[in-house]
Amino acid sequence: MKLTTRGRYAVTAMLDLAINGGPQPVSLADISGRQEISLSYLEQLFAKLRRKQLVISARGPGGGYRLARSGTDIFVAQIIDAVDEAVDVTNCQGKGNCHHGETCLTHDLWEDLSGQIHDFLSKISLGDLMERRQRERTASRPVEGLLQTLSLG
Amino acid sequence: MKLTTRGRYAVTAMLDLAINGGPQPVSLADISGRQEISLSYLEQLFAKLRRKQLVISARGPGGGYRLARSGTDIFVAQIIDAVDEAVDVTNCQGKGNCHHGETCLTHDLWEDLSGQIHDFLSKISLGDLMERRQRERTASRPVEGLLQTLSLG
DNA sequence: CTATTCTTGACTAAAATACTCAGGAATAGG
DNA sequence: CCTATTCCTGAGTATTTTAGTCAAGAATAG
Repeated sequence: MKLTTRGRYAVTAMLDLAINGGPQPVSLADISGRQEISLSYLEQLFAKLRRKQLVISARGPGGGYRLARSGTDIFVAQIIDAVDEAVDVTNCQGKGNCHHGETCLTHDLWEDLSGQIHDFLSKISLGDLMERRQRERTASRPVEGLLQTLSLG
Repeated sequence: MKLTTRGRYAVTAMLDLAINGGPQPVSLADISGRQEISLSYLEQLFAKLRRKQLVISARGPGGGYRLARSGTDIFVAQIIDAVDEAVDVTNCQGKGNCHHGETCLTHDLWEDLSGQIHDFLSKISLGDLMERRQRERTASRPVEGLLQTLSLG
């Protein structure tokens, strides 16, 4: 699991889709305008999101993309995984032929660590993010107690 | 909070220091040999770790680095923060002058998200990692139930 | 005094990122 | 059928980041 700006772009675009889309598709041009992400870059991201079955495309006028399923069933980790292909975290490709043994250990360690982060992000859905946004808007308290309902327990 | 290979290098090196060091310092050359990280790259990383008061240096023969405090008081998040300076996650530098309002919202969102990850990594110390490693060794069960004592609750 | 080790800064090669460009395919609406 | 719209694909590119080199210097143990 990597955590880069590309993943942020993808989550942002997907959230835009969840908010501004419904049964009818949203064009990438619209998302590009609202979120200020270049159209061509979005095209690349959505090609990956489509291959991973997170969105469904519709060509032609009035076409665009819509979520492949309910926002409550699409999780942040899935989005990031779709656009940021996993890093190979081991030097020895799991063959265990590291020089001193010590090396492989730290690799395992890091793998576990990023696994934990992955689990964490696997629990946050687009639906959660929308819900939170809604609460924030109605309460109009910008930065307070955010994501509290998402905290682990 | 970013999650890159550089952070992994730093955590690995610090764990090596925690394991192989004690009162007496460990030279970067030693760490370089064990962990197969280039000496010059380690020098760059440790310059940052030292500035952030995570390690203490000693020059001259027999010199090297040692942890600035107990491993139970040094947390993974601190190490990563030290070497991976934070990304500026907002386009508008918090001025709130984004075009449509929507934009800033997703930025806040991402900030919160990475904040949650940060909190998570703030709970894992070098001591925890060493302890886990110890358990793993004595039990000699490579990949099972790792980090369970570190899981959130 | 000397070998060792940290310390610093400038530099560089390679990779990843963010983005552009050009063309093509599907399709809704006329 | 025609056309504008939109997805779709692949190739290419500028910028940034990463990982690493190189060289000179400062401190210090023995």
